[in-house]
Amino acid sequence: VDPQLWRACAGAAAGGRIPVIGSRVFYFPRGHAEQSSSLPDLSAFASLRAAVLCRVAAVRLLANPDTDEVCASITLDPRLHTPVALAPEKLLSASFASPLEIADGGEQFLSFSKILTASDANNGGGFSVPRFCADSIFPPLNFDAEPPVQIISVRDVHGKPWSFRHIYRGTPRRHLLTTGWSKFVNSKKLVTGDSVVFMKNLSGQLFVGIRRTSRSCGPVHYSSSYESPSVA
Amino acid sequence: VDPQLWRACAGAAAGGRIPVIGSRVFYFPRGHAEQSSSLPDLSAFASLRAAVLCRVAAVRLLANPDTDEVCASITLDPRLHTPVALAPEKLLSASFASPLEIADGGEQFLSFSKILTASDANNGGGFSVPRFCADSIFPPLNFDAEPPVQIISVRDVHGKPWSFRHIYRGTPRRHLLTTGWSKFVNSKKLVTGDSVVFMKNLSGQLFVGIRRTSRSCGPVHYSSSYESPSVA
DNA sequence: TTGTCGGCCGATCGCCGACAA
DNA sequence: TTGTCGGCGATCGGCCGACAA
Repeated sequence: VDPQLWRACAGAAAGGRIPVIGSRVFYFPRGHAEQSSSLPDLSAFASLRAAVLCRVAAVRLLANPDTDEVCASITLDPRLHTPVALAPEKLLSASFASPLEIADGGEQFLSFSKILTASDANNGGGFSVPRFCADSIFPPLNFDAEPPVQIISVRDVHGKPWSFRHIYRGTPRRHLLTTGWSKFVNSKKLVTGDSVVFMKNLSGQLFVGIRRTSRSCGPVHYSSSYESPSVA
Repeated sequence: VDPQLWRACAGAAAGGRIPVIGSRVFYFPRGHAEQSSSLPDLSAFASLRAAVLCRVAAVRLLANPDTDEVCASITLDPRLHTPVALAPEKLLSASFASPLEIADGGEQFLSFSKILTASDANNGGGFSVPRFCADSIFPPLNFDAEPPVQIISVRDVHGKPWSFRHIYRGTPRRHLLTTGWSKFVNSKKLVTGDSVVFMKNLSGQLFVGIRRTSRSCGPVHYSSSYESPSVA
């Protein structure tokens, strides 16, 4: 995934930071077990200390293909004083949920995020593009045309392309995304209160990311008994 | 999940059988590692034999809430000669994909499965009910009415209720499921070639299950690089 | 007996300017 | 500047019998 888009989705303003490879961090087995929904069986490691000083061996930025939820896989090596050669069976792997921020050099880029209003998320409508976003992120419209309109091509965190019809119309005039927008909303299952992030890199390529409101997006659970019957 | 419906979904005619609790089976660590997509790290168990004789400690029938894929979680205890008290950290857990068949006593029930035709899976239409299914599984219609029609209530493997309009019409007459059917097809993401299973237990309660064609339904994968861009 | 098709009708989608906050 | 609304036209979903395999 694109690191910049990943950061924009994770929330650039958030306090947490992704550790740099080679840095030293503490791993808390008990905390990991408590947060993990697929309860790792740590009983065999009962002798473990509460905190284990580890070296960050690898960092992978990931995105869930269904929910676009971003997370980071951070591989920890508990053998602080050994050389760099890593034996996989000695590594512990942990996943942390967003928001987190990657600490890399970072090329310059522009991003703009907006919390979806009812009209934005509503199936009947398009997306009201705030003036700043249209002016600074999207390619300029030809205002000689009537109405000014263009097709915007973007890619999401998986590299999947999306296209939106960007039009400047109405009285008073305003920027709107129409054709293609509802398909995006439905596909991503966006609701009022979720955020959408538009990004432009130095090459002018456009990207789109999403950030969801608190809805849980945990791993798949298997049902072993009858569950709350919702009427079909 | 209902054991009978689970069996019907897994394929009652398949050769495999779910072992009974207490029976003894061989566990093949290498085969497990090969089939598992989330590669278990067995390097710490390098000293294990190729096959380990185990006692079946527990069997759980499960169904994926997203895909309705059925599988069985079989807990194995490698300590054949110890008493029944089980220490969790000594157990190995394995999942097997369908088709499998549960070997329980089994109350009598009737089931009927049909491979979906293009017309069945097509959004535009309903479901052509084969004569045998309508006669032997569904409640009898009132053939004095014109047309004979009723609402069928069923539950899926999760216990979730669905309802279908069952009508006997057309020239020549045939049984069809109309209202409610396409919602079921879309929700379950059924396609031509998938199978649907209708079941009736002795109480007359109806159940519905599905069995998918070869499409992979493995666990969720996280994308770490740009993937095949399909046009939005 | 049942799979597919075209017809047809109603519901929904989605684009629009009008307003007002 | 931008969120929401009512309008409306086009598209699609979905029920139907006809027909043939």
